[in-house]
Amino acid sequence: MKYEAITIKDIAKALGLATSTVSRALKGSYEISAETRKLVLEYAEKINYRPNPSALSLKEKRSRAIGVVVCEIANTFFSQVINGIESIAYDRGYYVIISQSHESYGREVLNTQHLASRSVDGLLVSLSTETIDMSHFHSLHDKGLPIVFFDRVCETIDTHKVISDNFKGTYDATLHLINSGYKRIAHLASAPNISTTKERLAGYRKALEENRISYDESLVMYCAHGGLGQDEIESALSQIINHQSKPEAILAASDRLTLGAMAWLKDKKISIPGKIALVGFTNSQQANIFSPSLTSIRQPAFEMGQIATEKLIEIIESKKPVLKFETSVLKTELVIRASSTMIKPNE
Amino acid sequence: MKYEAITIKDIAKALGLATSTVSRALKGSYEISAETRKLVLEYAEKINYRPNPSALSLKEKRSRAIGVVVCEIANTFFSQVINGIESIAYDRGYYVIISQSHESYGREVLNTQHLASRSVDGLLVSLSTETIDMSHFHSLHDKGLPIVFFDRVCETIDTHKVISDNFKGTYDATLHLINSGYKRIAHLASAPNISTTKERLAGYRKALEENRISYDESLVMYCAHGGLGQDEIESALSQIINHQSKPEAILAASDRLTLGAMAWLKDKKISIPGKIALVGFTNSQQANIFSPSLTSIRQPAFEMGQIATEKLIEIIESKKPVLKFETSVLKTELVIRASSTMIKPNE
DNA sequence: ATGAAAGCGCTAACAT
DNA sequence: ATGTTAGCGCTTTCAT
Repeated sequence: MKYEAITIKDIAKALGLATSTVSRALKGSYEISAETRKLVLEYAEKINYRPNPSALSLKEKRSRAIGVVVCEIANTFFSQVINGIESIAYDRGYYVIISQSHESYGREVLNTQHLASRSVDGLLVSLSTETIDMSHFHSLHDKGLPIVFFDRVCETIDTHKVISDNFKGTYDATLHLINSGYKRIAHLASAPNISTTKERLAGYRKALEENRISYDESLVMYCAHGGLGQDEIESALSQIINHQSKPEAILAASDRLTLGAMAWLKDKKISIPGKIALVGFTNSQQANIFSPSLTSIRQPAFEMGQIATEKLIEIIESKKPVLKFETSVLKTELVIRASSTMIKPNE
Repeated sequence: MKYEAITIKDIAKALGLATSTVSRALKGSYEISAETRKLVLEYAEKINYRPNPSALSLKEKRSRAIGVVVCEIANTFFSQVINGIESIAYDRGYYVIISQSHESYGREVLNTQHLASRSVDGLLVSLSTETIDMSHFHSLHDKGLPIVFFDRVCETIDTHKVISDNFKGTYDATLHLINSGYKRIAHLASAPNISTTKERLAGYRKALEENRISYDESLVMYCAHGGLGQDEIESALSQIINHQSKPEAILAASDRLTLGAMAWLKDKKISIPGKIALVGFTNSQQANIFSPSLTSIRQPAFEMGQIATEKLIEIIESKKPVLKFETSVLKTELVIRASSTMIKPNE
């Protein structure tokens, strides 16, 4: 079934004009008489004419589309970022094409190639946990495709980046745990290679050391796929629970890890915070209806999406090559709830 | 900053061939000598040639892109549907362009027009709560643009549709409440005009009547925007709580309503199920870590996305006009947990 | 087996 | 003020 649409030619024929006249009238060119313009505009409106975006982007060498490369959208944090992206893109007249890597390097490369084959004016990227080789982004960036990284950023490409203050996020959370009386704190981390993991680990470590608690590497458990499979989280957690030093608290490094950890602990009937306290990154609006309510580190996800998109469009629409890039660091927020307080909550 | 890419012309020039020869070689045409083909293929691979999708879709009058129109992606149900859509689309070589209406009719119309201006081969749609006039879909459908509806479907357009067995979903849940000893059951419903609301209301009503509980219209509270704003949910809930008949249980009609209701009840310290029981639609994986764990009606969201996409591609790729359409009805699943059992759970 | 040329819808010189 | 033409990248007749 083919869907035939109205072209500028149809209007020209119907009105006895040249296509160029119609084109000019449609864009409100000065050199067109008021009556012709009115005629064209009204007729176009009447038959509901829409320009063909493929023809447009073929001609103008731009598509007014932005590609988004993320690991997953079924994740509170990322879906909020995407809402932020959309809000700006929409206002500026750009489409948003979302692709998910599902934490697979191969899929990320494929998606990126797909998007980059000129169907997209720029890319908004948060790396997959599997990604170590960044050459697919390097080559595109070198060719001049605008790219802005957010959240899990690529350290070796000089471009705009937007991240949370991951260091301060875990620093604050760890400090809070220490001040609440927890000394042996395990860290449930994502893949060791991604930027957020490193920054969050550093904040955790700093808070420990500042409080004369020695950093114990064996208390840091990595999830190579960011906990995409629950099995990864389970294995990390059971190691924490059975650790010789009997950890008193867990600091989880991402939305998925935090919720996964909570689910597993509940399932195993390990009381929180009675047996072990839990604090973690999450943007879930349900953190306060969990049992127990969950102490969480919130990221300004929506704002992150907005800023990243503004920066990207800035590069796309810049007449001259952009050479000065910056990394925006957004504040995280620690919301203290029952999962990290010594006193057993009343429900 | 402009991003210049490799074209078929570059290959032709480099190899001293005509563009048509290169084009044919690239598609593995029979009339091209094996050596020329090999030459072209290898060179294309070497310089990482990708065809320009705009040129392709201008020529072939198709874009290999599918548009998705939903109210929101930051919603477990819809993000799971989108994952299902993506999984099929990707395999079949289609892009997916997602647009969100945020429950606004105007935004839905705009998004639809945007997508439909031939940048898309077909549309996958779940209506916004505000949508009553469906003419934007009617006109596109009449012009031959393939559309498949899912979840919140348009009753007046004859095309493929994919829905959950909403009637049975609420019927089962209501029956469960009745069998658990709850008689006065309120219904927190979405906008009265959307298909799911009607089907879910009917299931609820049927279960009541079959058990000789008279249907009381004043126990049904509608949220005109599906609870997009928490205020809508709050006002509906406070009416339920203060209802003269003292309702014993609430049946919530969607993911957003269910989680919103739970959050509000917890906030107001209204004990669940002590003071009032709660059962609702949700695909949240956290339903069992809520306090109390939440009895929920789960929809096969991923599968819904898959089926809708298969059906859409079937229409898109069909040589002759598709005239026979069907509505796929998928089974829901009732997961009984603590929020609807008389016995107060032990945590 | 390969090349030349037309055309998809649109815009922008370049006429007139 | 309006028309004519070329060209964006690609496929596909129609020559050769």
